[in-house]
Amino acid sequence: MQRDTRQRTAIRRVFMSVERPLKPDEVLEHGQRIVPSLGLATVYRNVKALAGEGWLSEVDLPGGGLRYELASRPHHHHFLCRSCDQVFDIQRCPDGFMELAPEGFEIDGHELILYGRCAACR
Amino acid sequence: MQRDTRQRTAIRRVFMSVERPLKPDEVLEHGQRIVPSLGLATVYRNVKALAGEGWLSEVDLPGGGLRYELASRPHHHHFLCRSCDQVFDIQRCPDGFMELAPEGFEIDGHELILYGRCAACR
DNA sequence: ACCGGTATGAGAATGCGTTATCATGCCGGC
DNA sequence: GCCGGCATGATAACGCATTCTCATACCGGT
Repeated sequence: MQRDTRQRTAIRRVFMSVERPLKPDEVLEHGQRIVPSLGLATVYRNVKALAGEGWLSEVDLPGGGLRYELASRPHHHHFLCRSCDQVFDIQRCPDGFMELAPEGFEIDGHELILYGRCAACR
Repeated sequence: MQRDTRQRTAIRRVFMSVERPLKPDEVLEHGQRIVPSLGLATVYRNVKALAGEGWLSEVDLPGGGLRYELASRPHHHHFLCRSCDQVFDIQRCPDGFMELAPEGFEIDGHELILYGRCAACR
């Protein structure tokens, strides 16, 4: 069964305070401000467990490496800053993707990624 | 200077005959039907060179690993089959992405990926 | 507060895509 | 057809993200 450790609590707190998808090393960095001894293996273990129980969802974007975000967020897409490699949320979603599929293809999901430079990097 | 080897010619032929982005191992597989002795290192070298001289363009999609396609193709997007992991082109592109960006963000590109099952896998 | 057992953390180990090595092959100018 | 030199190919090596190992820490039921 799941224990309520300082580390797991810290990791949850990180995701609740940061409103964008995070890579494990970003989670580590933020989490160590709460629990300095936090280790990378623990981040991987908990992030995976939290995703397994549906509290986090995986975000798979170009560039390699899964990111994670709160599963409770409504449907949205992402902006990837080419400069700092951070990902930000985009609220609106231009719908109507189903009609774009080639003949005979079955669509069950979509991902829209905008590239550029975030406000801080400009 | 670039030499015109059987291998390089075969790799070019592969991309001209297949109308979708290919990963290096897919290029190898198709290329070996033309030049059986073709090696993976040669595929990597040539694909990288062809991209460098603008003949191929890199396609970076979720799931890791760069794919390559003819650079001459007009603007389009991609469909990723969850079953066979192959990528197919989508011709139409619903425009108007610029307005989706958060305040102060600068957009210089976008990628739209549809997920599902291709006609062959259904 | 005690204790059994799960979670943690540091580093080793793994997996996978990509690149480097280097002896050999073959392109292409002569 | 000859030869110099770049390209090739089999394999080792690499980089990186992720997972494993195992001694230790600490959660939580008692």
